[in-house]
Amino acid sequence: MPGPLDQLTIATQPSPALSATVVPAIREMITTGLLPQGAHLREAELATALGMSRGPVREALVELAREGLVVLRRHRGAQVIALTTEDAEEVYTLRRALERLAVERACGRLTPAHLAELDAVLDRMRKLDAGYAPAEAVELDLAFHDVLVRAAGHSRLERSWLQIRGQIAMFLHDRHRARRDFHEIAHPEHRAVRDTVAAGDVRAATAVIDKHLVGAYDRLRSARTD
Amino acid sequence: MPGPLDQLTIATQPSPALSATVVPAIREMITTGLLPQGAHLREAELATALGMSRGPVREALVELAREGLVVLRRHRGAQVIALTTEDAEEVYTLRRALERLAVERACGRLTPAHLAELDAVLDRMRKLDAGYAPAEAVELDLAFHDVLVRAAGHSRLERSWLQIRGQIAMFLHDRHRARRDFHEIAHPEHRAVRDTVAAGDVRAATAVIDKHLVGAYDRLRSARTD
DNA sequence: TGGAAGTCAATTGTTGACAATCGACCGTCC
DNA sequence: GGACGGTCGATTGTCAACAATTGACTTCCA
Repeated sequence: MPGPLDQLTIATQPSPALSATVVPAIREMITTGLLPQGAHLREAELATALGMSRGPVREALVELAREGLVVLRRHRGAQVIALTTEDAEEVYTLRRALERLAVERACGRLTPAHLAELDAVLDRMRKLDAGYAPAEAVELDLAFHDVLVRAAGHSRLERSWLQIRGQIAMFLHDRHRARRDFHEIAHPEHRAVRDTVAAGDVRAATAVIDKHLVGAYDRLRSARTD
Repeated sequence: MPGPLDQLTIATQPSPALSATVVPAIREMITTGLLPQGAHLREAELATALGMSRGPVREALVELAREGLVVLRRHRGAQVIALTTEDAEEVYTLRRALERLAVERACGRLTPAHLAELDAVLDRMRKLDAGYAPAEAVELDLAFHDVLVRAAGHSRLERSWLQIRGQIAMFLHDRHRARRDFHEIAHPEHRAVRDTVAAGDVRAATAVIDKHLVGAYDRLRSARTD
């Protein structure tokens, strides 16, 4: 039975692990490009900067390595991954496989709450104009697909998604800096996905998400110079 | 240019991290059922048993949590995952998505060395009789699929595969203890996969792997009692 | 006797110090 | 002059002690 104390969930949520508070901070510095690709991350340096010991920092770096944002080499420390065109190919082929499964399952499980979330994101996409900030485009794009993955009700799928999500963010940031057409594409493309999933048509939905991701990969590739 | 010194790669491989040596040991104790599902793993206990401090043990537990073999709860430590029927559904739907991608790519990349590996495993499968040990069945089964994944030449796919591989091993162990028909099924089923992949027929290969995995999931479900 | 608050032991989270390893630099020898 | 070998500083890997949190037990009171 809901009561006024339900509002306290955040306050009562016990102090999260220190490493858990660090991961988002470093992650964003990497995905936004503030920490350039190939940059060397020294444990002691980060620890003093963040006001903690090396232990939690070390755990955070392991987590970021798991997400593919840094590479860890024994006795040589961590450095921000330098993404190549082959990496883009790997990430997007895996992404296609995962999101097809996500959409397939979401078709029968999409709740009104999920639909409302999708529509809220779509609404913000519709309002974008040519002067949009790259960071906002990345955020909206990923937020949409986050909902799809969550709606699939598949914890392992969600974890696999998180394992490439950060890398996708890096690619998208580069893409939006090089090519600014998201305000024209975002709304109609994602709207088509929303509609077919909401209609519960598995066959159509998987076809649409597939087409969307192939297109997204093509746009990403054409924006790359190497 | 290959020379005689190439044989020394193993010898020159520097001492691996302590946690890396611990992970396989605990992993096998879990997948074989030596450590029962739900068992509590205490860091200090493991550390003294393994003759090291809690640091590496802690890292090892994080890795095992990543593989889905233990669950980590803050201030409550690690315990061996208690797999449910819903978990089986999650693992096998994700597995299908991953292996379809693996086979799709393997079709155009299978080297003679990969083929030889597959045939070696198939040969051992053919020689199985009704008295096979469950552990051997699990090993052969996974070894076959390991080659497929490796042949895909996709490092991120490989990592995703390792993320569910241990859980698959747990399910298979249970299945082989409850139902012993692997010696009749293993060789023909996997042989069909090998042949279509070797032929390079993407469409046929994905269909065959799909059928194989659906069948494997059905057999696994029928062997479960809960 | 039942429920709630307080206490305590067990266990994990964090820290700072020490040991091991790596890559770069530098001098030497052929 | 180029390659080999040794030394050194910087950085990570490991350890043991300390702090914080949890869940169970005990105690208290209505």
